[in-house]
Amino acid sequence: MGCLLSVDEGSADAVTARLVEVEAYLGTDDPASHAFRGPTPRAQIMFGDPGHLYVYFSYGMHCCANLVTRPAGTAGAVLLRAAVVEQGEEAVRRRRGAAVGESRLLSGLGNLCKGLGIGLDDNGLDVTVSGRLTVAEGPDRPPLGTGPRVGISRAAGLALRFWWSGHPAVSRTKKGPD
DNA sequence: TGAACGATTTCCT
DNA sequence: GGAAATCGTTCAA
Repeated sequence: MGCLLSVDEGSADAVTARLVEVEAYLGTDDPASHAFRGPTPRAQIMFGDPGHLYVYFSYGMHCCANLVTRPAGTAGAVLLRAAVVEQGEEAVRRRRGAAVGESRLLSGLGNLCKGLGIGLDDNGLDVTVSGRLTVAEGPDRPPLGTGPRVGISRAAGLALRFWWSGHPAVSRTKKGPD
């Protein structure tokens, strides 16, 4: 949370964003995780080395980005739910549209991927090696809010969602407490 | 080989 | 507030 995400650094489409909302997915013990059924072809990324990008396609129109967080052999990932643009807003608007509110440019799983240009092609990317996408620690620790995850049907009661308390870019599927 | 579902977003009523 | 859009993955036969 609060980390700086950089895409295509150095190019004309370079974008730097700061994470304001994430969700944790535990793996084989978590019925809501894609890794719950074991290392299927799709989920095997999450069983691999940490620092890799796990991108999946959902509802026929959305790409969603995760970062693998646990050691090889143990599934676990963090779903990137929302971020705020720090640099390269122009490049984001080119993909999202000029009319999108600034706080919503990267607010939401699908929107975040769309705005950053992350697609299935980036699945399995090693964030620690590739220059396409890099992650750096943020300058400070934002105030954290926690609550139940959103949009899932199983294990919805677990408080595995974390957001930047009070930040306008935090997505609000329903009424969003906070 | 076929069918159902999903870690959502957007537009229309 | 509700429904549609749309395709890869997974489960069943």
